[in-house]
Order: sequence, then C-alpha cells, then structure tokens
Amino acid sequence: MCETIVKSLTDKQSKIYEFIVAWHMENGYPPTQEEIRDHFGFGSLNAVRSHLGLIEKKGYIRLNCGKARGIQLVSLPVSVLRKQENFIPLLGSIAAGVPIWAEQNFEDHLPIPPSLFGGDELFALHVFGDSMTGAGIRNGDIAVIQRRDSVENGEIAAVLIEQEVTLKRVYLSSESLVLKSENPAYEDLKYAAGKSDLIRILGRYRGIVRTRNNRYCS
Amino acid sequence: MCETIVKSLTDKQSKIYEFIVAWHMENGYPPTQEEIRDHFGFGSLNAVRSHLGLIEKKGYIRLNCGKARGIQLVSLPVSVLRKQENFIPLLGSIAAGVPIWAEQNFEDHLPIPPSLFGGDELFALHVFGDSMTGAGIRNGDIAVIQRRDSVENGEIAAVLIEQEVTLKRVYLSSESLVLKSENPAYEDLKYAAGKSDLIRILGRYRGIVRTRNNRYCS
DNA sequence: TCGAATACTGTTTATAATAACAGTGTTTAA
DNA sequence: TTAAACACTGTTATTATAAACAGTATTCGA
Repeated sequence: MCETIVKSLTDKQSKIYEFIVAWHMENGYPPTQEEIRDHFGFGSLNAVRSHLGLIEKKGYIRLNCGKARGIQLVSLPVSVLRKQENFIPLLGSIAAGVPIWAEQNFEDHLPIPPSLFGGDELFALHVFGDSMTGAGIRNGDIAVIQRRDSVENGEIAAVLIEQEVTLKRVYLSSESLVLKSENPAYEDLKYAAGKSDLIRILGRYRGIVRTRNNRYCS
Repeated sequence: MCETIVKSLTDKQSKIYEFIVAWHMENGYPPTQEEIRDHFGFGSLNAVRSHLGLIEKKGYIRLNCGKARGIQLVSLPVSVLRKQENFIPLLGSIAAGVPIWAEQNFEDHLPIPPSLFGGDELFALHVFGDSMTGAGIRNGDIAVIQRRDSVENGEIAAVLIEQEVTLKRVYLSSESLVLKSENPAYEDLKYAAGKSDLIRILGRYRGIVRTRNNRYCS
C-alpha cells in the first residue's frame, strides 16, 4: 500500500478542518469556501483558499478543482458520512504529553454506536496482557473507555503510566493512590499522594468487545 | 414531535435516491442536479428537478434551495438502516423445536456490523450464569454466535439443552459428546453418541460485547 | 537576523449550479 | 374515461461558488 504522509496541522488549520467536519455532520454536505470565510469572519476568500491548500497538502482533505463544495474529507470520509454517533474511535498507542483526541493517537474506528455503551466521549483501546483477567478482560480484547480525568473509588480505569496505557482498578485515599490488577500474579502499584502526577487517568472502563481472532480488522 | 409520514418511492425515484446515497458515499459530498442528469442520461435538468421535488415531498431528502449540492439525506431510510450488514440480531429465549431465525426468537438488533465479527449468519445471545468465566465470558455479556450445526472439537458453542441455551466447550468423539464448562464449579455433561440428539448445536462462539450495565438498552 | 512558511486583505473573472417558465407524452387509480 | 400523478424535453435567467492575480503582516526555526 502507498503510505500517506500525514503532517500535523497548525492550530488555525486544525480549526478550519474541524469546522468542515462539523459542518458536514450538521448539514450532510461540505461547506463552501464562502461559508468557511463567514464562519471565521475572514475578509477575504483567499484566506480560506490558502488554508485549504495547505490542509490539502498535508493530506487531510482533497479539493475537487472547480466543483462547488468540492471538499473531500480524506481521512474520515466514512465516519463523517455515517456520522460520528455511529463510531467509537479506536486509539492506538497513546503518546504521552499529547491530548488524547490528538490525530496521531487515532488508529481506527469501531463501527459501533457509542450509545450502546451509554455515554459520550467514548474511545476504545486494545488490551494487552492479562492483568485484568479477574474482571473478565483478556489479552486482545478491545476495551471501551469513557474519557474522564478521575473515576470513582474502586472503578476500573484506563491509566497512562510511563508511556503505557493499562487498565487498573483505582483506589484513591487522601494519602495515596493505589492501582490494583485483577490477577494475583500482579502486584499493586502504590503512589504517594504527591507522586500521583506520574500517572494520568484517561477514562473509566465501560465495557469490552471481543472478536473471534481477538483483534479488529476492518 | 411531528410525525413524518414517509411514503414509498416509485422505482425511478428510488433509483435516483440510491444514486445520491451511493455518490455521497463515494465522493464525500452530494451530486449536483447536473451530475444526476448525466448519470441517468436525461436530456433535461428538469427531469431531475421534478424527481427531486417528489423525493423531497416524500421525506427522503431535503433540498436546500439555492445552494450548490444542497441535497440533504434526511433520514437514513429504514431500508438502509435495516440492512442486515449493519445489525446482528439479538435473540431472546430460543424456543425449542422452532427454527432459530423464527420471528418469535428475535428480541432486538445490535447495531454492530457483522463484519466486525468476521462472518455471516451471526446472531447474539444474552449470557446467563457464570459457567464460562474461565474463558472470560461473564454473566450478562452478550455472546456473538455464528450459526452452525456442528463445530470443531474443543470449540465453544451455543447449545440448546432442554429448552435452555448455554455456552459450552464441545468435545465430540465416536462414542460420546462432552460439554465442558470453563468453571470448576460446573460438572461436564456427557452424552452417549446415541443420545446426542437431546442437545442441539446452535452455532459457534465468535466473541462478546460487554456493556457497562451488562445489558443492552437501545 | 533572515528567509520560509503562515495568515491574511482586496478585487476581478470565469464557471458551476440552481431556478423558473412552458411545454409533451404516459401511467395509474377512482 | 378521465383527472391526477408521473416521467420527461428544451430554453433562459440568475446566483452561488471557485479561481486567479497582486499584495501585506506575522510567526518561527536555522
């Protein structure tokens, strides 16, 4: 397959891209350059045009020359078409220090409506290892997580520990944070209250999807 | 809310509607009236316009007056939504002696494309009890099953035993059929080869879906 | 500190696309 | 059998939209 080199967008470009996506979801077709201009309050169409050109160069859209509303969303055409409410984003390895929704974290989309897991801000992760087998979560499962900065005591959460994402049961007291696996072979991880910034809670566990071959292939 | 009365489309209208949907999926934006005209070989734009007007009146699309490519697909029509490729039927209690696909067995539809579980003839079942916890299948999970009359030795299958559906690991030899639970608390079920017609294999286990509250609410 | 990339304003031109008017057969159901 | 709804042709006007040209100010990394 040909590799697509997807460069990261600047803030402005990102906002314009997001607007196009949002408009498309809202209206069922892409905005015109003028509609983009009006939304951002530009005085000139060329502000839009030059941005679109750059966004296209970076591989996020395709401009169909001469066609009205000829903006194709390259990377997520399907998700936009069938609307985000029908998909749960599947994140790959999550880079530390990067917002979780950052483009670079996305790996794929599970064609499952989030409503099935009863929540918004859902994402999915591959589960590696057997640290949560006691909770019926196994190596290769896809865990569905709801984005949260904190969770209830005793809840299972996706946590980012030293660049790695794992599922743990979280117990937080005034003096310490304890992460328990549901597998006797694993030891609890304890963090003094002060040190708890070493870990980052990504969200709360909401469920799993397990397919035959333990992996999702589209 | 106001009820929309969706009338059925004529053949021609249906073809045009389908074309719009297909074009949209292909290109990421709707076709223009001219593009529709060209596709159907009409000599006049008004052929298209009048059709679109009728399709709109019947509630399938919305025409955004004056806007280029202003065709909104209003409701993913039931025909598309209901398409089997987007759903896995969730069967309730399965009545003995009745074909598994019988209407009366249907309880709901999981809005998950069967392709995710890599197969056809898929259906889903609620899992009751903890007989398969050793395989990471827990009470309340939804098991995805592929309709089969027989399964490989050692595979997990949905079997109908005395009016009840359960998941078991199936071992078949020339003289007997053994159904094993993955939980030491349960004893194996053994059937002499002759008696094996007491049970009925419904299909092979393909995966599970587990939602927060252990049940699916639509 | 200097060039390259970015983020714009302003104007004009060309064309893509819809709307509106005026018709003709053909099917379909009361 | 007779409207009413459907399935079209043909033409022209109008507007929605993109493209092209010519610039300026700002940010940012080497």
